[in-house]
Amino acid sequence: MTIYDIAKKCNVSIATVSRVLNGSGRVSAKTSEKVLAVIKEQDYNPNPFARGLGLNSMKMIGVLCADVADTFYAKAVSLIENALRQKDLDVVLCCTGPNNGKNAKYLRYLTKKHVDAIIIIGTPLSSRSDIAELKKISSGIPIITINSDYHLPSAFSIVCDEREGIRMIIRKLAEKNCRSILYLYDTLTYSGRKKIVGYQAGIEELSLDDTPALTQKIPCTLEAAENIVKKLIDDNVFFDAIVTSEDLLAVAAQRAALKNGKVVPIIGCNNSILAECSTPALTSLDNRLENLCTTAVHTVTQLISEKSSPVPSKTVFSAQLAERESFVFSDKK
Amino acid sequence: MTIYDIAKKCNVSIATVSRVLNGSGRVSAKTSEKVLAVIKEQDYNPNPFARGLGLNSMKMIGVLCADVADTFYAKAVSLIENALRQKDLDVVLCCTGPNNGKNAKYLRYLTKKHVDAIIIIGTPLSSRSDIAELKKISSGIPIITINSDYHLPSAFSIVCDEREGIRMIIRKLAEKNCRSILYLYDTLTYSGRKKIVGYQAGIEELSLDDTPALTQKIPCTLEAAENIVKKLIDDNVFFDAIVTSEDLLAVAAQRAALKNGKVVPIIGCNNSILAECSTPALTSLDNRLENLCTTAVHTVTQLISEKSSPVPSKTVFSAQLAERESFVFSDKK
DNA sequence: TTGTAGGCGTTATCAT
DNA sequence: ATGATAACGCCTACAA
Repeated sequence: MTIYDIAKKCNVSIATVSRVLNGSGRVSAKTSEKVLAVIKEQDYNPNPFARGLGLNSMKMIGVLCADVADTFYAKAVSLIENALRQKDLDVVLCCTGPNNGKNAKYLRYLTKKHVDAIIIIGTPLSSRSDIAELKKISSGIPIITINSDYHLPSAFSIVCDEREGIRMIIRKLAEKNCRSILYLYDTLTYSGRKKIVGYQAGIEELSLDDTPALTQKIPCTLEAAENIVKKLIDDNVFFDAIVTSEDLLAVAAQRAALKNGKVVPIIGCNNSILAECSTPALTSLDNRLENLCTTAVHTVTQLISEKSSPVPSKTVFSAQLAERESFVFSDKK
Repeated sequence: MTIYDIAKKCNVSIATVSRVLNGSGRVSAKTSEKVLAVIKEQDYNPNPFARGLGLNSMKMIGVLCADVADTFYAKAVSLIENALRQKDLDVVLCCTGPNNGKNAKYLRYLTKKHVDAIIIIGTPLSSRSDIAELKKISSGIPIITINSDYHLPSAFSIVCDEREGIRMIIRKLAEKNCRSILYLYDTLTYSGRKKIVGYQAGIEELSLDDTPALTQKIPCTLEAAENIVKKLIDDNVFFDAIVTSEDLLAVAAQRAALKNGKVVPIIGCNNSILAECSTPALTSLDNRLENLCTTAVHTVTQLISEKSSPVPSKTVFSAQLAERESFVFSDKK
């Protein structure tokens, strides 16, 4: 079933069918009606490849992230997919796996499919060569990054100010008389760096305990977080609050702390379902994923539409604290 | 940069370039070498739309599910995407949101993009009209379903036998002298029905307590599960174990039970990260998602390759129990 | 308002 | 081994 078949059945030319299909050009109500009827009757769909060939677009957006199985990326992809679909845009999903500095090929998978734009969530790219590839690509199609910043003149960056978010948390903890705040983190991605800088800034400005042992880099697993907290307690390293770069770490830290009879405020990051599922429920830094994603999609639609109003090359949202039980515990002794 | 440009630079015809590009037909080593060199030098990529038009395929697979933000679907999509990419297939992701009986349109979004096959995870479709649409589509392109069964002659179904899984759990609990097993579930999807049937079968075969109050249908939220458990305890409804259709419900049930001083074995379903994050860690029924997904992808690749060996229309895996702390509690009094 | 014809970039079938 | 050329199905000037 092609446009020719429809045209024949309607006794019109393919141009007319194409016009009613795209609402372009004037077509008499009568013919339009008839064509529409036949199209529906025949359940005709224009061939997307042919259309893509002519228009040089199939209205598909590449979405790149490390792994959708991760709750944070999953939420982001979900939000983005929904928003894009409302704009009649499809999502081609591409997961790189761990960032090993050799992820440029995933970028190429997307460009080979001629997507109209690429949204990158987090930091799946980092090596010099990966970023060189990204830069090259960004001259051809719009690149929108969420919570990372590759400093490309041609890319659009949308971030949450997690640095100030963590700093605010440190302040609030200090108000509750916490002075030895343990910080657990896993990676130094863009987001990861911002957070630790926020932590350090908070510690410094309030002259809190800056013992090196209070800053611990560990793998992002329950086991690692449990072990380190237990170890610190065993080693008599004093701390009166815990902040983590990921909810997952906070879950495990809380578990280990409680198991060892240590009741301190614990605060995670990302405000994910994990924070809610932990008992007591975890207070968590909300990085405004909804806002980041809707802004990203809005940016995409602006960039790929001809009559686009200018869009900012960088957008920043403030982080918010989602308070739950684990912070109520700050009435500790 | 088109195939014409490459041909010109090489002083050959586009046919020759096409041949070296696809490894079809004989080309002298010399020309092949030169063409390859120019292709690399020019960073040339064949236009996927043009190729799609000719081949009637762009090697894209549609993946349909209710919501990737859900940990179960997220894991599934992640596994599928990885496996498909290894086969040089791309994923077009499509999330329907809650199953309201009007999700056929999402199926159409995918077919409009001319995907080579559709993998459906769970039960995003259910109404008569949705399934009619699915049936129609299934005559045109391969449909592979994971953990659901639409009984379409032309579709391929891959499921986990959760019925027997739950039944086994009931048996194990009975061995530990549990006789009043509370079952919390949310929806009666294909998977949901199988599970409750397994529960009922177990209760019946062992003549356990079948009080209606021990089977509770609730929304899939932490709050709902907490409330119902608290209410049952307040109402003096006796139970000595809890089984839930989802890990999320088990998390909340465990929280409510412990809060009310009730220590009973609790077992969830899906063996998700939530089960691990709960404290104590939850024993959970593992529905073999890895196997389901790899089988789905294998089925897809078989179906879309011309020289395909026959594939079974239905594949069944057995469920497994992932034992954790919440089952250790079965040494209760 | 409608029709004609050229172009989009491949692949594949013929010749040569 | 290589080249010319016809599809593939659509969009869109340009003509009528």
